[in-house]
Formats: sequence, structure tokens, C-alpha cells
Amino acid sequence: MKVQMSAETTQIQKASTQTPAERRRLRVRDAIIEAAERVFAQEGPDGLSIRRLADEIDYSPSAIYKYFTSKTELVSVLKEDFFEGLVKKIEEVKARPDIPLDVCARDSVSTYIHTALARPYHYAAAFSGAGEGVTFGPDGVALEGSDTVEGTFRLQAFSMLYELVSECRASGIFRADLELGPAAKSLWASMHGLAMLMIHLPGYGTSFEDRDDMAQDAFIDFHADLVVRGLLA
Amino acid sequence: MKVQMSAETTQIQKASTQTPAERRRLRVRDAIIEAAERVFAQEGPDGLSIRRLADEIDYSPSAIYKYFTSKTELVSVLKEDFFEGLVKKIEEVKARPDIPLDVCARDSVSTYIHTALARPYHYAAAFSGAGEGVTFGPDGVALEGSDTVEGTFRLQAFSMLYELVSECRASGIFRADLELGPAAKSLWASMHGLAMLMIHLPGYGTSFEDRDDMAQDAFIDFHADLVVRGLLA
DNA sequence: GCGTTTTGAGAACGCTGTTCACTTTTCTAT
DNA sequence: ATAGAAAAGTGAACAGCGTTCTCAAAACGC
Repeated sequence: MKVQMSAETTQIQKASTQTPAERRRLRVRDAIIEAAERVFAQEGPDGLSIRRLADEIDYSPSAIYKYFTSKTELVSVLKEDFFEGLVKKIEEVKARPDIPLDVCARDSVSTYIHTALARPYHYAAAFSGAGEGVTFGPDGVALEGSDTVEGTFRLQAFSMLYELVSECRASGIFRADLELGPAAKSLWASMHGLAMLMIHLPGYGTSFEDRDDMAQDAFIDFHADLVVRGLLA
Repeated sequence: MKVQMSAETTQIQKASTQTPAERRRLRVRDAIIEAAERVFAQEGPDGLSIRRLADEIDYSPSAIYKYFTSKTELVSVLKEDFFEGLVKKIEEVKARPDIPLDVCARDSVSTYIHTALARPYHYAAAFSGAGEGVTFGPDGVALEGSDTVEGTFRLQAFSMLYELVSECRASGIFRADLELGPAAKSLWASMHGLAMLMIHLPGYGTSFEDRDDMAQDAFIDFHADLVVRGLLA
């Protein structure tokens, strides 16, 4: 069983090789992250300030900079942890035995969206550049800034999607002429779009003109079906 | 011919009924908006500060508050103007004669995305709550804040989409059992998703594993086709 | 125990949105 | 035309932000 390094496990290495100093340092660092996670999950980026955080853990604001070089770095840890959970959730769906591939695809989409909705601030921040500085060139294309750590889990999430599409095409339920890269990115865009809209527009998944009793979950399933349908053979 | 009130036309009413005072006031107000638009389009929300704006138009920062109650309100004017242009662009697509309905649908999607990409900061800000304070309840659903002016053009954009889906279903190219509300919202989500991803992830529309020569425009068309395909009969 | 490194505190810098008291200009009504 | 009211504009200030600096205290290796 291969041990997988992650944003969490990197800082919890084999306990026996830890000196007391390292242990103390990690404890403070985790306290910071824990407080940040708690505040950020409930009040979002606006509620999360270094001074507020310092207050919560009874340290001075400047002390936090001994553990994180910037607020951006701290927030990106939160985001990475979130994406780690997201990837795990989808892997659980993919690991489920005896379900047809098309059901797996639909479930992956709806699971993705549900997970995003469970921690809306995290998901939105990961893509709206809240916390990090994403700038745009004159052509309207984003210029990469701190895309170093940010991208790792996002990349892993995408490659999972890529594999899913690949398997679906190989098994014949998706069109044979599908280009895998574009198809996976298109699929991701559709998932991402609903997640973002439901996060930012109150009640987006409910109250339609012609059918106002549809629940949010039902609408997510509806969307997942529609999105997958476009890829079917 | 019915005159349509908009964020721009409201402040440019019949010139004869304008007193010199109103004209002066409007000129200053427009100067503020013009400067804000220019700075925001190029440098985004981080570059737009009240003091910076005051500098650019040679006024004091507090003077701006005689014209806008808050920075949020000012930014929402920019957003509304942007959405006005977006709606107009899509209406042009819909007004194009002698093109099949399914082509119209695909073109609407790609036009939407292209327009979003043309002013990435505007589009992103309209949905990522940058500038306004969108808060989330414990259920992960956004609580409405200043959704008063914000929603008008967004609503208009959506109702256009709704009509499009309705026409497509009526003409038989979309499935007859499609529920219009959910279908339109699903479609919007897919458009929105690609726009957001391309805005926030550098080079999302290019460089694929299996085909790295696909241009950004081609990928947008690819996505538009895939999205519409899910709705076809 | 001593020197070095690490950890924490506190003040300060420069920035932000916003408000308040105040002056100056402009409009309105006599 | 002029007195009074209303609007426009200013400058200082408040409270908050991320961040950095200097410096003291604690923990470390030897």
C-alpha cells in the first residue's frame, strides 16, 4: 500500500522521528489552520483576517507569519485540504463496484457538485481568486501567479475526470470520436458551472417557472444527466 | 417603438428636460463611472480603490460618496452595464435571420462565453461576489444581499435563454419532455462554467493531452456543441 | 552554562472603505 | 438683487486590513 503524500500528511510524519520542538511547532501550526478553517467555513474570506485569527488562538498577529509567509499561503492550505476531500469523495464513487459506468459518470458529477456546495466558501475561493491574486492580460486570459501548490489537487481532480471519460469511451457508452482532453474539460466546465451558480445565486436549484417543487438535489441529478447525455454514443 | 430603460439610459433622459445642474451632476457621475470602468477592466477589483478613482478624476475621495452610496453600488453599475452589453450581443445572435434554431442555440452559447472572456473581471465579479457581500447560510445556500439592481440584467439574460430553449423544444429539435426551467438553468450553468474556468485557469481552452493544437475558439465551439447535444431530441 | 537559533510580542507603515464636520458653490424664492 | 436653503466638495479622522520591523524571551545544540 503506497502512502500518499498530501497537504495534511506532509506535516504529520512518523511520530517517532519528531522532536519535541517539531511537535510543538506542528501543534501551533495546526491550531492556526483549525481556527482558519472554522472561521473561513462559516464566514468566508471577509471574516478571515490575520488579527482575528491571532485573537482566536491567543497569539499576536505577527506570530502567524512565523508559520505562513502570507495570508494567501494559509488560505491555499485550506483550499488544498478541501480539494483533497473532494478527490477522495469522487474516488469513493469510482471505487463502488457493480454499478454501470454511465451511472458512475452521473454520480461523479452530482457528487462533485454536492461536495462543492457543502463548503461553498472553499470552492468559490479556489476559483474566484479570493485570497490569491489572479491577474488578466489584455487578451482576457489569466496570468499564472501562485499556481504552484494550488494546482496540484485541482490537477488530480481533473485527471480523475479524464480517466472516467476515457473509460466511458473505451467501454462504448460514450461516442467513439470523442477527444478525451476537450471532452473532460467540457464536462468539468459544466459541473463547475452549476456548482458556482448554486453557490452564488440563492435558490438557483429551486423554484422554476413551470415546476417550482423540484428540490435542489433533483435538479443536480437533472443537470448531471443532461451533461452526460451530451457525451453518449 | 417602446423606449427601454437601462442602466445607461436612465441617466441620459431627454436632454431638453435637463437643467444645467442635472447636466453637471451627470457629467461628474459619468466621469466617475468612466474612470472606474477603465481601471476595473484593466486591473480588476484590486486595482479599483476610491482614492485611486478620486485621483484620476481630480476629486477628493469623499466626493465620490455624493454620487454613490458605496463602492459596492459603483461596481454594481459596472456589472449592470456589462450585462446590458451581453444581453444585446445575444439578442443580435437571436435576431439573425435564416439560421437554423440549433445553430442559433450553439452560437448563443459561444457568444455568451466570448463576451464573458472579453471583460473577464466584470464577468467574474458579477458571480464571485467581488465588490458585494454575498454570505452563505449553514446549508451552503447564499443569502441574498444587494440582489436588487444586480439581478435585473441577469434575469433578463436568463429569460432570453429560457425563450431560446422553449423555441427549440417547440420546433422539435429539443426533446419534447424537457422541462423548460430546469433545462434553461442547466444550460446556463454549463455556459457559465466554461466562462469561469477559462477566466480563472490560464490556458484552460488550450493545450490538451491528446490534442494541443486546438485553439481556444475551437474549444468553445466544441463545448457549445456538447452542451446543446444533451438537449437534442 | 554559553552562544545561537527559534518563537513570540508590539509598534508601526501604508493601504482600504467610509463618515463627519465644515466650507464653498449653486439654486430657489422673495 | 439678495437672503436662505440645498447641494457639492474638501480634509481629517476612524477602524480595519496585510505585512514588516525591532526587540525580548524562550528553547536549542554543544
